[in-house]
Amino acid sequence: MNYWLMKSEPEVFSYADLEKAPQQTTFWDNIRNYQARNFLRDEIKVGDLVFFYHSNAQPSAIVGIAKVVQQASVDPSQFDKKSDYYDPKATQEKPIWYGVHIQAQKALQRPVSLEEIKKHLLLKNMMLVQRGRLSVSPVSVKEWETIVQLAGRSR
DNA sequence: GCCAACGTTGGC
DNA sequence: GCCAACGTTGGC
Repeated sequence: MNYWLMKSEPEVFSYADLEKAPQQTTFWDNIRNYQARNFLRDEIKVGDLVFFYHSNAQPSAIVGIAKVVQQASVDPSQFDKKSDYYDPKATQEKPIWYGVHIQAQKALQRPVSLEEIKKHLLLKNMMLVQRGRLSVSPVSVKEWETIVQLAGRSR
């Protein structure tokens, strides 16, 4: 079982939106970055846990926990000429882009902000910080536990 | 295969 | 809204 962090702009799709979705589940799609795609397609398994991170937010922060409930499937928006995420290089025989299904588990007792993560000795080397623009990144066990503990404490 | 130009992400 | 960082594209 592995831990991950996934980013979403709350204006587009927030953790609250995930909680309100049918079965509290959504297809995590429209990822168009090869490194993120490789994680989604090859490494993320059912049962893995995910920090749900709000980017472009005030403040940007980890706000909740989700669980992977179905592993990689082909992202249909790559074939849809009307979609913003249409990719002319993708074919039904050779799809390029994938997504996974995630289900809301619980909101953190309080958000853990990027600012706090950058300041924390055990968190400042997170891939989230090092590779700022990657929308899916792995989280170590230590990082996971540290963030869960932080969220359980008032600051 | 190099690398300049261009596009996107996302913090601020 | 700006712009730095960095991934992608395409000419050569």
